[in-house]
This record gives sequence, structure tokens and C-alpha cells, in this order.
Amino acid sequence: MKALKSPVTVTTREHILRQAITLFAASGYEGVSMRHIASAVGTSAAALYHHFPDKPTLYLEAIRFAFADKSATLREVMAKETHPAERLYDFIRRFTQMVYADPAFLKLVHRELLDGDTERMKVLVTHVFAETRQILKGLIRELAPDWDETLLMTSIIGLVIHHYETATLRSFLPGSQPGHEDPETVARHVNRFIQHALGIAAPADEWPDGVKV
Amino acid sequence: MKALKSPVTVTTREHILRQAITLFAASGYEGVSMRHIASAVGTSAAALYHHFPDKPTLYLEAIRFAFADKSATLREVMAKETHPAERLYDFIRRFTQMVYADPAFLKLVHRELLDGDTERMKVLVTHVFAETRQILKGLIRELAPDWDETLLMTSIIGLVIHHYETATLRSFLPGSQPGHEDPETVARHVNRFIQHALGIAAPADEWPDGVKV
DNA sequence: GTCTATAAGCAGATAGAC
DNA sequence: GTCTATCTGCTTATAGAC
Repeated sequence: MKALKSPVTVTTREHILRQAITLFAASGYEGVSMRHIASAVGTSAAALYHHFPDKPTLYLEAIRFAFADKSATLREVMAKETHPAERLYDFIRRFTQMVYADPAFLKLVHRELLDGDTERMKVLVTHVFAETRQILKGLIRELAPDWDETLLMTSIIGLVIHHYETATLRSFLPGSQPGHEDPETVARHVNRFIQHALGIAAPADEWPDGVKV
Repeated sequence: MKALKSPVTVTTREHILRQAITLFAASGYEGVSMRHIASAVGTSAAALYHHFPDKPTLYLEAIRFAFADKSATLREVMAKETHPAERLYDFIRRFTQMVYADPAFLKLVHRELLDGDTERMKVLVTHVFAETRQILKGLIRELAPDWDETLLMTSIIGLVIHHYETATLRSFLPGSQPGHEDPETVARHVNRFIQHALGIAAPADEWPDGVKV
């Protein structure tokens, strides 16, 4: 068993990682220098090298930290014994909320999808995608056995994510409203879309008159 | 009216832009130096400054070039007078094919969604999103008047795109098959998904037995 | 229109004082 | 554990020859 590090050490390290996450999410690996991170932390670049051997390692630790426990809230979905369709809606809502509440997380995921090498892809799979897709797979098997699992999982995840990866862009497009970013609105829309697609609910009738989702 | 540049000049300029597009798509703006581009073109970095005043301008010209005429094939969809549901499928197929056939294009779009400033976002809107969404909007108005236009457009685009932004990642996931990247397979899957969601076709029956999409 | 040479600055990373 | 100072190499961009 490893000896615990002193509380002060852990805090400094975490402080660095949190600042690094924000900066890397905003500007990418190449767009952030050790000096930038040091400046955000309030220390010198040389001091960072006391905590991390080099920049690639600092980045790897940062995404590990940013991706840690991201499936936790989704895991709770499976603890309930409600109807599968209800659990799927629960999944959609929690997933949408997660993506909405942590824009840095979504940005880092997309940067990894663009730039990740084999090792970093494995971090992404292990910490983020593996359990998320496992949970979703369970729901799909119950609700839509006649669909291709992989294609359907990818579609459902993309259906949610795309609303937030284009959030900045849509402010430049006509017809955009602030409500289109609201996680509850997006979740209801996506849920209606999926339920009708999979033939779970009959079209219309679930939402009050005049509310388009 | 401007005088036409000599053919040789145009070719050199285009040659630079094409190499720049490939490199920027692969490694991002910060990840590519003028020397990298010069090396790919087979010239010196200094020579690039004869064709473009600075790196930001070269990048801007590169994405303008990469995004030029991207809606052309989608425009043809509206020329036909077939049933709207058939035109929507036509749209999905063309769009899927476009995203599949030009991975550099999709990567550049995603890099702009992450890093684009106001000016670059406007390039993205003008060259790529404006007409694509205009075409899609026309189809949606006919087929699904009771849905929120903006939410539904975003969902449909995301439904296609996400299959290809995760293409590299999925090779690290269980259950992935080469067929899941095939544009015809993805288009059929997405089309089935959308048609059922919008209540256009009755579930099942369109595809041969045993083929899951 | 492309070259070599060079300027000025920032990058990652290290040495050694405290 | 953090500092200042520094090394080396790469960055954008320019000057001027050909």
C-alpha cells in the first residue's frame, strides 16, 4: 500500500490540473504553454516540472482528471427498476445535463477525438465511453432489439452532443433562441425523437399544446 | 473587373492551399508551422510570404478554399420534384457521402467549432452551414411542421456527423465493424431513424430480413 | 517568385540557489 | 517546493540577393 501524500501536495497538484484543464479545453494542447499554465496557477513554469516530468504527462494527467468519474451519474440510471423507456429518458436527461454543465469536458473530448494518439484514445475510452456505452447498450437491448446496437448507440450520443458542440456557432445562425441550449428542452426534444424512432411511444400527445421540441 | 492572374500563379497558390488544408486538418492551426507547409509544398517558408501576408490569412484562405461549394451536391436535392420523404433520404445520403468522402473537411469544421473566432465562425456559416440548413429547413417544413425547426435540424445533422467524428475512436471500442463507417449503411440507418421519428414511414418492412440498421 | 540569412521572441526543459 | 537564470531549438516574419 502506498503512503498517502501530504494534503498540501495533493492540493497544489490538483490546482495545477484544474487550471490546465480549463486552458487546454479552451486553446488545445499546442495552444497552451507551460508558462500560461504557471501564470494561471500563480507560479513559475519551472515549478510545474517539480509536479510533472514534462508537458505531455501533465496533459495526460489533466484529461485523466477531467474525465474521472464522468459516468457516475449515468450509472445511477441502471439502479432503478422503472420501465426501460423511462430509464432511457433518465439517461438522456442526465447525459444532456452533464454535457451542458461542463463545457470544458465536452471540448476536451472533441479535442481528443481530433488529436488523440493511441494512448490518449484509450484514456477516453476507459474513462468516458466504455461505461456510458455499456449502460446505453443495456437499455437498447431491451427497447430496440431489432436495431444495430453500435449504430444506434452512436446515433443517440451524437443526437445529444451535437446540440452543444454547435452552441457557439448557432448564435451566428438565424432562428436560434437561448432556449435551444437549455438542457431540459434539448433532453425532451431528443427523447421525443428517440422514442418515436424506436416506436416506444405514439407520436404527439406527450407535450402541452404549442410547445415544440 | 479584376485582371485574371496568370495560370501559373493560381496553381502555385492552390498548391499551397491544398497542402495547408491537409496539414491544418490533421494538426490544427497551432500544430502546423509555416515551415511544415513549405516543406509539404516543396519550397521555403519565406516563399509562402510572397503568396500570403501572414499565417492567419493563409489559414483563413485555406478554410475558405476547403469550404467552398460544399453545399453544391445538397442543392441538387431541391431541384427534384419527388416526394419530400424521398428528398430527405436523398439529402441524408448525399450529406453522409460528403462527410465520409472528405475527412479533412469534417476535421476542419470541428476545429473551427472549437477554435473559431467571430470572423472564422462567419466563414463556417456562410460557406457550409447557411445553405445546408436552408435546404434541410425546407424539407422539415413539409415533413415535420409540428417539430421545432432549429432543434430538429441540429439533431439531424448531428445524427450523421457523429458517426464520423468518432470513427477513429470506435476502433478502440468493442463491437465495432468496418461496415459501420460505410456511408450507405450509415445513411440507411440514419434515414430509418429519422423517418420513424417523424412518423413518415411505418416501422420495419423497408429493409431485407436480417439486415440491422 | 524563390532563395539564404537573419532578426526577435517564445517554446520546453534544466541547473542550482534558497 | 519554488525561485531566477539560462540553454537550445523552433516560431513568425523580414531583408535583400538573384
